Amino acid sequence: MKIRVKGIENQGASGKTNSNERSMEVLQSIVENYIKNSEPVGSRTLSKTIGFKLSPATIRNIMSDLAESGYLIQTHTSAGRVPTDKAYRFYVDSLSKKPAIPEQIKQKLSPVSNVQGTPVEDILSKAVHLLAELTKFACVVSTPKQSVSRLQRIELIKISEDRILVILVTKAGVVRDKIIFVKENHSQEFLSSVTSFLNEEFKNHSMQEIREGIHQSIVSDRHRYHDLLAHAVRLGKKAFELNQPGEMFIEGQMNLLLDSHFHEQSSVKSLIDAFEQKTAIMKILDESMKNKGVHIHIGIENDYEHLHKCSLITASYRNKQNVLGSIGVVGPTSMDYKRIISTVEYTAKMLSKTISEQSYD
Amino acid sequence: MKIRVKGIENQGASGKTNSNERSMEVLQSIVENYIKNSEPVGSRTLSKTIGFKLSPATIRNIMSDLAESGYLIQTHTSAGRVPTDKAYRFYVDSLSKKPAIPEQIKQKLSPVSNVQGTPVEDILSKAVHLLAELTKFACVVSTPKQSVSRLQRIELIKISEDRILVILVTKAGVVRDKIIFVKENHSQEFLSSVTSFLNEEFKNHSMQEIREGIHQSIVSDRHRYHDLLAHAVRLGKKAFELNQPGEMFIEGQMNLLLDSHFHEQSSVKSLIDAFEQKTAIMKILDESMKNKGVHIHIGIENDYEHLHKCSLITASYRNKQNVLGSIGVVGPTSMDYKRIISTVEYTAKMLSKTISEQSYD
DNA sequence: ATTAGCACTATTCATTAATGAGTGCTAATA
DNA sequence: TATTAGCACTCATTAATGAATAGTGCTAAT
Repeated sequence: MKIRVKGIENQGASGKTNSNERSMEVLQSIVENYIKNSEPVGSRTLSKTIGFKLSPATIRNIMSDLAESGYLIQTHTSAGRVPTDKAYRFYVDSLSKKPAIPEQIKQKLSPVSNVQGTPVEDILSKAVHLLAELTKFACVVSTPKQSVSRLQRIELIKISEDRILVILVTKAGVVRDKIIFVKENHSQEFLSSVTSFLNEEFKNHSMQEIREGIHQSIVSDRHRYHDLLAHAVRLGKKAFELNQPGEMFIEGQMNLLLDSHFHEQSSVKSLIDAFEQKTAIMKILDESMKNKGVHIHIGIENDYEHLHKCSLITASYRNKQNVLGSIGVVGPTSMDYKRIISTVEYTAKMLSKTISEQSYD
Repeated sequence: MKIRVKGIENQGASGKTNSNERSMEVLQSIVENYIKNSEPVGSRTLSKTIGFKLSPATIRNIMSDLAESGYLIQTHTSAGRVPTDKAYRFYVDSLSKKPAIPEQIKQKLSPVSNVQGTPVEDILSKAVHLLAELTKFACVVSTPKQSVSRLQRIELIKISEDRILVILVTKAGVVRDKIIFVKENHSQEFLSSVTSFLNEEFKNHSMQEIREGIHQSIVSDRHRYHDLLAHAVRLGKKAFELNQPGEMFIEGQMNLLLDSHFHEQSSVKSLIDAFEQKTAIMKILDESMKNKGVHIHIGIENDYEHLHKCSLITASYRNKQNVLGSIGVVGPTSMDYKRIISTVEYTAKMLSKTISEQSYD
């Protein structure tokens, strides 16, 4: 039995970095070919499209090795080879960092919004819509996490005997409202004093901090004997208890249907489930907020089983102060990573810019 | 050439109402059969499933007549017959009005929301989600039309030097916010007076009325020389100028894919377009608000071409005072009308009930 | 007016055979 | 020793064929 250099994996082990490099280039070619044509790629076709001169036979040998190392699979004996998720991962990792953004995309994205005072929700919805249009896949965006967003202003408005409307405006320009029910029939004057107190005390603090702060206030003696403050703190606690689970806008789900890769019944059903219980995708978006740059989740890498046949490309968006949320694309593992990655990156950038301009600091 | 009684269409012309009635029953049977099995129905099969005794041959004659009158078509010579939109229209119109709501559906819908203070948007979103789950089709709901909704309270909050946050609370419990930009740096006290003025003047009036009222105020002399009021009116005009185009929640688009009728590529593409530019569906929902009860739009009856292969079943929802919006189902023309109609009707009813309970009057 | 009978038509399904893209192995070659 | 040409083999795809099937329309009998 012959022993062949395995390329890629055992770099240096054999010292034949030349052959190794070639394997890598072949793999890249295969991936690109498959992304482009969505069809198993064979040795003959590849020997034509590949940059340097190699006979089909040689390529067959290389492909055989790559298959053994888990980068390629065959759907059946006499078919060409298809990249595995491992191959996509390799491909993505070896991508030269910055492909230029096509001018056409730049133009489309430039006016995410130039109207002053556009609600953040509208900006997000517009951005995710544009992204779906550009990528032709399903796109998602998470609304700003309210725990990190900092308070610009709070307002308490008496609506009826037992209902108070709480308005929270964050620095990012997000307005949240909530109606709370109270037993006491507070006067509007009283509510105004409470409002002033809460604004003075908590402006510029993050919701997280505020919630902790209020908790401490309740515990501490400082306010215990001051009636107004005691009330204020108690009302404030209720007001800041906005436990919204974090929303998400989805756009272009239907695009996935047109994609040849999802025409097989089975994976469509999976996707429906995935979008039905949004939690999995939401989790990935949240995760994406923790680090800078574009995040890439390829097929099997996703924790959630229904997403095993998808790749997600996400990037966070922010205002001047904080990371607010993230935006991303859900598509087949064989998506055109180069294009999608740069599009997502650029969209996130423009989104950040637009939101920053509308923020209060 | 024989001349046969055409049934249905030329009632009385031949005096043979007996044969006519039978034609109708046959047509009903065909429609029901097709709805159930999604397959062209032939004379033999029908003669078995039909209530009374008729030979296949007789049925063939009747079917032939029905086909000639445009109620049935054949996909090819030796195939059974398929109902046309005209047949569905006939079927729907002749439906006995009230099929009982299955207990199971009642149970699922009973808790659209029983939490006090749930935002209207959440209630709508929950309702449309439930409807999609029950019908297994795509469902839509329009948010309350703000022109007809009446003011519960308006609030102006100074956010920064040149920005004022406007909060509108309607009787239906909908909270709308908007940031307006102003040249003058108004003090918060000033804004408070304006707020009081606007609330006193306009509480309980519909947005429509308010906009007209404000317009008149500006024209009239009454306020011209009173500085505060002049300002108030001008600010109010801006504040009430919320020209939101009316939103719409969509749920369960993906359900349509699982439906056998939409598996033919062509109609899927149409639907994608239909949901992409929501205007057509929105228009139908708006239309549906004008009259009571369930509205049914079958296939070709829809103005919008992309909806020619769909039927829409819609019903309006309301609070105690006003019709607010409508909710509906988008599905194939061969949907189970009996079931869907009653489900939509019941959902709209429960939605109305829930929203009424949360309204301010 | 209804029905049985029959000729006719078109789809669907399974079988078969031809085609072709692709592989793996071996031996020749640079 | 790495590369390549050549060849046997595999398996999916395609087209062609024919039988089975579900249906119709017409005519004649009831």
